[in-house]
Parts: sequence; C-alpha cells; structure tokens
Amino acid sequence: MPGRLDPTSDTPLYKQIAARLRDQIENSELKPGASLPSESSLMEQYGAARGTVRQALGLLRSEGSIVIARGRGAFVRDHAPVRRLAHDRFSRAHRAAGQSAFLAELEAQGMEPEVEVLEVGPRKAPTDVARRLGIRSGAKVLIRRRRYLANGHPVELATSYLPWRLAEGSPIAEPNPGPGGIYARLEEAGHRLAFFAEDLRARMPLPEEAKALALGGGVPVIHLVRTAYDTDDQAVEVCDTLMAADSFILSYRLPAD
Amino acid sequence: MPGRLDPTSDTPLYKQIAARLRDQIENSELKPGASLPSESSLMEQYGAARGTVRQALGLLRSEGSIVIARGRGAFVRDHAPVRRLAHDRFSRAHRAAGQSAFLAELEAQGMEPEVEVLEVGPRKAPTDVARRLGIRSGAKVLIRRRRYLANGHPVELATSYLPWRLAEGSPIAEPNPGPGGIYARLEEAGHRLAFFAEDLRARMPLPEEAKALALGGGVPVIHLVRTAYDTDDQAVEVCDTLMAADSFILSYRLPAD
DNA sequence: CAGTGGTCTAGACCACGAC
DNA sequence: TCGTGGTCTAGACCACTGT
Repeated sequence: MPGRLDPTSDTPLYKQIAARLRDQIENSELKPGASLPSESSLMEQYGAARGTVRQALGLLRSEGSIVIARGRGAFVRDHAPVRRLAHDRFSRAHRAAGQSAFLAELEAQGMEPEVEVLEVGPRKAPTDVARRLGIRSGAKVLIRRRRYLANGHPVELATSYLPWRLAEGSPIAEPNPGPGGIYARLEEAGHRLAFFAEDLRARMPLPEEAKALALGGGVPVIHLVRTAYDTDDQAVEVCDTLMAADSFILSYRLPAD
Repeated sequence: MPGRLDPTSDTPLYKQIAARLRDQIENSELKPGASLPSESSLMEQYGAARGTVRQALGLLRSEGSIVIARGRGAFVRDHAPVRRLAHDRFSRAHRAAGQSAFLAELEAQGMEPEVEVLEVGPRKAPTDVARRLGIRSGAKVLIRRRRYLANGHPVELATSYLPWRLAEGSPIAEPNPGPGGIYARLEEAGHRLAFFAEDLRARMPLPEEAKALALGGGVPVIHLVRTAYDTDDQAVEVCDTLMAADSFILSYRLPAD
C-alpha cells in the first residue's frame, strides 16, 4: 500500500520507514492500541533488511509513539498520562482529608492507583541526600521505598529519606504511616511544613530502572528530587522519585510576584 | 585490561559491555571529556561484533553518559546542566532589572548565553494553543520563535503565542521587544501578570527536533508549555518550549499552604 | 589519506506468547 | 508448534574528521 521508499534520498531508509509509520499513526490509519505490521511483513513491504526495519521501530518506540512486546508485536501507544498537579498535591487540606496525593490524583482521572511498599527501615544517608538534609554523609536515616502503579502498570519509583531522629518511634517508621501520610505525622510532631523544593531532570533509564518500571525501552524517565522544609527552614525529608516519562504530565503554578 | 565477558550470563553482551564502560566512567578511569576506545578496538577488546559494540555505545549515549561524534569518536560527557529556577525567573523584580531570565540564569552560572530570534510575525493559532489562550482555533496570533544557546551549543527552542490584539502596534511584535521582554511590555499595557502555569513532559525528540537542538541521539527533550495569566484570569501568552534534557535541571518551589 | 562512526544487508539462534 | 521480537555475527559501502 505505501509507495516505494527513495533509496537515493539522503535521509536514511530507517527514518523514511519510521516517517511512513508515524504518519499512519497521526492520521489514525493506525489507531491507538492497534498492532503494527510484524517486522517480517515490514521487511517485505519496504524491501528492507530486518536490521533496518528494527531501527525504524526503535526510533518510533523512542519517540513514545509505539510500544513493543516480545512475542506479541508492536502496538500504537494508547496510554493516557497522569496529570501530576504539583501546586496542589501537597496542600494541608489534602493531608487533612487523609488521602495520599498519588491516590487522589489517579482516582480523579478515572485511573486505578496502587502502591507497593518495597522497603522501610534504617540506612546510611547517601552523600547527596545528606547534603540536602543538612546532615553528615553516612548518618542514620529512615528510608521508605515504594512503587506506584496505574491501572496495574508500574509508573513511578520513590524513595524517601528522613533523619532518624524524626522517624524513630513514630508511625513514620511503619510500612503504613496512617492517614495523610508521613507529612501529616511530621506536622503532628511539631514540624510544621513550610515549602517543598523540587529539582527535576529527564534522561534515559539505566537498565535496572527500565526493568523496575517495565519500560519497553526508548522511554525516558523524569528524575525528581523533592526536599521538604519546615518553618525553621530545616529540611525534614528528601524524596527521590523516578517516573516513567510517558505516563506523566507535571503541572506547576508559579506566582508572578 | 578488562576481564572477559560472560557469554553464559542471561544479561546480553551489549549490556555487559555498557556496564564495564559505565563503571569506568563512574570510577573516573574515563574522565569527563576523555575519548572512549574506538568501535574497532572495543570489538577486539571484548571479542564482539561491531553491531554488539554499537548497541552498547548506543545504550550509554541514551543514558547521557557519552556523546558520539561521527568521524571523531565517542567521549565522556562533561556538559554541566543549566539550573532553571522556575520560582524565581519570572519575578517582577527581575523584569524591572531589564534582563531576560535565560541570560541572567546562565551568566549567574558562568556560562555564555546567546539568543537567536528565528521568526516574529502573525500566524493562525494551533488548536491546543487557542484552547489555552481562550480564543478560537485559527484566530490571528503573534508568534515569536527563538533558539537559545549555552556556550555556543543550542539547548532550547521556544515559541511564544500572543493574541493579536495584545501584540498589535506594540514592541511585542518587534524582534527586540525591549528591556524586561514581552512581560514588561504587557504589564505596561495594563495586563498585570498574576501567575504562570507550566505543564511539562519528557520524551524522545522527533528527528527534526533532534537536528535543531543538535542532539547526538538518545538524549530526551523536556517539552514545557507555559501559560501566563493576568489578574483578570485571562491567558495573555502561551510559550511552547523544547529543552535538551541533558542541559537542564528544572527547580520549582512549592508552598505547603 | 587513514581512521572514525552511520547505515545496511543476510544470515543465525534464542526466549517468549498465543494457539 | 509457530510466529513474534531480542540478540549476535560478519561482512559491506558511505560520509565525515583529521593529517
């Protein structure tokens, strides 16, 4: 059905094939969730070697247009991203309501949230975390590692670090810290929260990260480090978060002074 | 020098090779800016085919660890990222000082900023921009396209859209809108700014985007759309920004209510 | 010019998923 | 079992960078 490729063009064959498929996706000739032709049929269709076809599919995968499943085939992505409302998710009102930000956000968007607590316990603070917490490197901290899922798919890995003296003997050191989460417990203990600082970058995942988030490959991650400060300007928590970039839109709201 | 690979392991050869090189980079055996062994020497060193070696290098490139230059070789990345202070960059005080946010940020970090104005003129509003501006799709808007460079390297593409009635006859429609930029002009014209909303995602670039930002490949982009609102809750500008993800850290500051 | 990476081919074997 | 994608090999030609 597609016209022949132009082997004399200076754009590589694999990009030409990718462009054809990308067009078909944008024109809805290939609808979200639909399966693409198999590698062998693409080889035949375009008269290209398998490596070339795979380069084309790899490019589309890396742009987030398709997902590829071993043994099943390639499919147009249909995944709706989660909208993460940064300016709203840590408000005191929400904490009082007792629901965690992730759960509330997903349910508001008609998705089914899930949280796995992977690890809760003492640990020595890594250098960069210690610097952010204003404690010495290697000092004892509580870590809380968890994985978040949306509609059964893992989308986020998060690790919180708290100075040990804040966590010791508190529900914060329990797998389930109770309604409103650890921020509610910190405020009950007299550490009234003043603001959060978020630093974020995007990059490709390491192989182990790709595995934990079940990233087919070619999908970037957003690496976000949030530091929570109390009204004494003391850092009380650092949360290191890795998000599947194809699953999130991050929204911020900034005052103009 | 490196021990032999383990062909019986269930981790692919290319990931094993990538892991060796990644370790050498993290241990500073390969320092920032240093060149990696050529593909042919890696083939010999690890007894692998060229395709396998190239897969390994592609993985490292995609993680942002190395950059690859055709005809020259592969190098450990030394690029320091720009820290973009979202909570601070649009303050009225800065506008009064007359310097643009990008220039101020880079100079504060000892880098040499540069701005290219690519296009300033009327255009029909794309659907999503029109929705954000609260005008009808296809309505006349002013667009301002520019490219930002750090130390001579392109790092950001930005396109601003303003309703035509706000731009008409104003310096806003000139290539150089004057000190403090278009936000200063908008405020002078009585559109006092109240807040900005930023929506951001990360993904891999399309081939044309990769070209415009000179992304070696494997480097994601951060796609950020900012909408500026005045004190009447009217959207007065939409700015669509594409940033090379390896060149930026985005910092936000959120109140805890 | 020699050396580098970019692209492409034509095979091969394997692991996984659906049937 | 068969078709799918994942990995790997061993060649080839080209374009770009440096000398």
